[in-house]
Amino acid sequence: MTIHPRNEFSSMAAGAALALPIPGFPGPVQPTSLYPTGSEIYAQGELADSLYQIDFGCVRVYRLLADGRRQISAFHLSGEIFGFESGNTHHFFAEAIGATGVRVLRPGPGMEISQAILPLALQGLVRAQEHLLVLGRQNAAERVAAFLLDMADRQGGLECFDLPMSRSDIGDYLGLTIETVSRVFSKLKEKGIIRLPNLRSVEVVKWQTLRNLSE
Amino acid sequence: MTIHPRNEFSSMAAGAALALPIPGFPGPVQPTSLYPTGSEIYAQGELADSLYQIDFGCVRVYRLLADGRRQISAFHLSGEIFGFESGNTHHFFAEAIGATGVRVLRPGPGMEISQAILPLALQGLVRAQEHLLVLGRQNAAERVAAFLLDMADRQGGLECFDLPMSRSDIGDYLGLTIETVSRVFSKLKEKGIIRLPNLRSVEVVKWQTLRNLSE
DNA sequence: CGAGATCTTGATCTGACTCAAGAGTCGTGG
DNA sequence: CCACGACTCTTGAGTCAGATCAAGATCTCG
Repeated sequence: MTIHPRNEFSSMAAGAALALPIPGFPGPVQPTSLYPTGSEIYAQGELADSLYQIDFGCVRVYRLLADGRRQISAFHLSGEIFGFESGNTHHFFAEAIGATGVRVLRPGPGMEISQAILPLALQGLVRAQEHLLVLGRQNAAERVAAFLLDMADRQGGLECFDLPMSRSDIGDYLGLTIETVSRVFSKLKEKGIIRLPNLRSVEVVKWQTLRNLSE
Repeated sequence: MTIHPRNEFSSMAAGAALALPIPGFPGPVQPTSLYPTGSEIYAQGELADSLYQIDFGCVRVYRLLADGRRQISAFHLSGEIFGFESGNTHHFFAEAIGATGVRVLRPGPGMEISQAILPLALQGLVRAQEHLLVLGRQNAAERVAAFLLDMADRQGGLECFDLPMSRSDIGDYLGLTIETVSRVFSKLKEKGIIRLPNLRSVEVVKWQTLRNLSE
C-alpha cells in the first residue's frame, strides 16, 4: 500500500475566468478559481457551507486512516458537482488532480438549495453504494474493468479517453495496490481488450469483453 | 463466498398498527405494514416512489452480481428511513431481517419532500462513502471492529446489544466470508475484547481496544 | 540531457478464501 | 418433554489472489 502523508500544499486559488449561471441553483455564483496540481480544495474537519462545480480538470475526494492508508471515494470530472456533506463539516478531503478550475456555489442564508441539488446528492449516494459492490465483492480484473467502463461512460462513451489520475489514485479508488492495477492493465492490453496510447489515456477495443469482465 | 439465489418469496405485507406523523414530512403517512422474516420490501428495477421508515425490526439493502455474489450496502434499524433512489427506479433490493414493521412514506404529487429528507439522504451518502474506506482499505479484524462499534452506536451505545442479522449478512456487508467473520468473532472473544452471550447479541468489554482496532 | 517521479515486471509471502467436517441452535411434531 | 432434522455457526487444513519487496524501464520537464 502506498502511504500518503497529508498534503501540506495550501490551496491559494488564483482567481480566474467568468461566471456561468448553474441551472436551477438559487445562490450567488462565484467566478472560477484555479487549483494547481495536487492542491487542496477542502479538508476533513473544515466548515462545509458550499458546493463546488468543476469547469475543467479532475478532483479526487478521499479519506485517510491514521497510518496513511487512503481510500478515494470518488473522482469528479468536468461539469460535475461535489462537496455534499452531512452536518456542517467536511468528512473528506478534496484535491485537484492536475490543474483544475472550480466554481464555488455558495447558497445565500436561508436559501432553498435542496430542491436543485437533491437529485445530484441522490445520484452520488447511488454511485457510492454501487461502488461498495465493486470493493466488497469483485476481483482485481473486474474492478479495473468497471472503472474503465465508468470513466468511458462519463467522458461521452468515446472509444479513446483520458485517465487524468495516476495508477496510485486508481489503486486507492479500487482498493488495490499500484502493482496490481498495473498488472491488470498489462493483461488487458496483452489480450487486445484495450490499447494504451500513453500512460494517461486508454482506448477500448473490445467493449463487450470488458463489460463481461465487470459482470 | 455464499451464493444467494434471488429471493422469490413475495412481500405480501399484512396491514397493521397505527399511523404516527413523521416530523417535517409533508406527504400522507401510511399505517405500519408487517414484513415477515426474509420478505422483500422492494426489488431492483421496481418503481421507486416512496420512502420507508422502520417501526421495529431490521432491513438489509443489497445488490447482486449475475453469479449471485451479494453486497449489502446498508442495514437499517428501528426509526431509520431508507429507500432513497436516483431516478424513479430502485437500484437495490431491500428485505426484512426477521419480522419487521415498516411505514411507507408516499409523497403526494408535486410535493416538496426534498427539504425534509435532504439531511437524511446526505447522511446516507456520508455513511456509504465512509464504508468504502472499510471495504477498500481495512483488514478483516478492522472491518469487524468498525461494524461492532457502528452497531453499538446506533443502538444507543449500550455495552450489550443485538445483532439482528446472520453471520452471512455480516460477511456480505463487510466483504468477507462467513468463516472469516466467525474467526474474527472468536478471536475477539478469546482476547476478552467482547463476550457473546448468544449468537445474536454482543457485549463489548474493552471499548478502547475495539476502537484502536478499527483505527 | 539528466534527475526524480511514475510505471512495469518479477519473485516471494501472506491474509483471507475454499473446502470439509463437526458443534450448536431452533423449530416441529410425536 | 424429548427426538429429529435443518439450519447456522465454528474450527481446521490447504490453496490462491493480491500484497509486499525489489529491480528496472519509461516518462516528464526543467
